[in-house]
Amino acid sequence: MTLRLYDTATRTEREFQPLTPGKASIYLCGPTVQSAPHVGHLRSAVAFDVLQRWLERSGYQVTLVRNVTDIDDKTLVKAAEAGWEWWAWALRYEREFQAAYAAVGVRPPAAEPRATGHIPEILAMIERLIDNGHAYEQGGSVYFDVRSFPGYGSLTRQALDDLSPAQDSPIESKRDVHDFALWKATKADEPETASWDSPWGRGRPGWHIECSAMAQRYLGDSFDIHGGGLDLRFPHHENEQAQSHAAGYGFAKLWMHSAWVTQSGAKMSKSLGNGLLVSEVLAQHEPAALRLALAAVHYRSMLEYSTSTLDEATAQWGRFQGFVTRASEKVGAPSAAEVSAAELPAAFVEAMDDDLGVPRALAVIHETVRAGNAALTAGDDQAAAATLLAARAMLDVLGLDPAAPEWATEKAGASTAAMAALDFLVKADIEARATARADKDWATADAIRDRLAGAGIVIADAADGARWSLASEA
RNA sequence: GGUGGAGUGGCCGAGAGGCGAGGCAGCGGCCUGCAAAGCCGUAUACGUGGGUUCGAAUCCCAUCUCCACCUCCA
Repeated sequence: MTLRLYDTATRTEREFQPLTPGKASIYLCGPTVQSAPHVGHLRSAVAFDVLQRWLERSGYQVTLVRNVTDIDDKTLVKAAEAGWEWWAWALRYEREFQAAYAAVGVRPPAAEPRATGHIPEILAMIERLIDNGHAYEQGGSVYFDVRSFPGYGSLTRQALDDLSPAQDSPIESKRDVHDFALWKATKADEPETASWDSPWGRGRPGWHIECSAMAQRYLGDSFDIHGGGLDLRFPHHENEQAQSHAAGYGFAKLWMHSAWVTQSGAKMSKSLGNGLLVSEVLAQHEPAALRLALAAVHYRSMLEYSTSTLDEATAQWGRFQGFVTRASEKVGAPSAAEVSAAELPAAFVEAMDDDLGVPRALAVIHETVRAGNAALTAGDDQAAAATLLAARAMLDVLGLDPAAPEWATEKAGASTAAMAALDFLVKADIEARATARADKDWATADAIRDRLAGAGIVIADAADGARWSLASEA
């Protein structure tokens, strides 16, 4: 069985056949860094992080490029309102996005190009489009001529005459209302730093051209997969494709779009202002639980986010963590190399190969964990070791191996030294309680447990002695 | 108006013609001094109305409701 992915362009599942055997090139539309990241942004990032991990696990060498749109109308407006330089404003949020991605275990891309860092490439592509007869200059701005390109609308099956007019620039200056800006002439009220020299005078790039130019620069004329949120399909991706095709490039072979996060059925969105900020969520929940919640629903399905979403994910995460911890203590922890080399259960592979069927893959993990717990109870160390290895290998594909370094030290951000000191103190209480229990002095034993619980320390008795842990929730 | 998507048990969510994914919550049990964790068991589920079929949540027709894109949006 080989990997099949749903291609938005053809609306079919297609077998993944890379342009270069053994390699996979992916361009992912990253954030417009004009405000703080919300949960929805992370969903897209996690979905494509899982794609990358699965491709790598399947033997591909993956090059993933995720851009940063660091200049656009809103960035300029918001920065001006706040009295900031637009470039400082953009960088501030770029850092927030990076921190948010890292917090939920999204690995950094191979390249993270900024629009403003690729003005030469953008100008070159615009000139190429003008030379090809697919773009024209008008008053210092350059527009893409949609009527000149028969393939326009093919990605999203739009007929030009049925569309509402594009409104990214004054209609009267364009040949067709659907023409969109490749280059925007600078305006009087815009800062000098927000414009660059061009053959058509000072100006700045339009929204769509940066992706075409940067994809071409880093991934070449053609690449395997272009990804992004579902809402980017039109006009952004349609326009990107039109530009690149009109410029004579093969561009993306396959399009993948992740669905959004909804609340009470409605889309979470920057403009609606109903976005749950990542910073707010992570103040109350473990990052791994957030990642699990975001990954648990198939990437093309809406993810209904409610107050119980993170509670459920936390419970599941606790289950995974608990099993890995107990099993590792009993039979020893496999090395990272062993985990990444371990054979994956066939049902898991089948699910992942079927357009990244994470929900079904998670079901396999749960079944494995249940079998592992049963093996631990039965004292079957061999079975416990096998299930531990399989569970960690599968969780690793999802970026959720509890023993992986990114999740290891997250407990309340405590340092190893502080944890060791705490362990020393708690052990004394555990010993006192063990003595009380041996004397059947339940009142004293319970008092000790209650006192620790009040400090957020959970005691769990087991046949071979009590163990303690911090309560996972704030 | 154009394009696309969705309605599954208390909740979240897979599946896509025939053995009721999985999780969370609940209930019963085992274990435990009590708990926690774990394990076992536990559900007249597939928007509505027709139809096709030996058999439909899955196919066809009709219908209702919701959502999204066509402005910025992951």
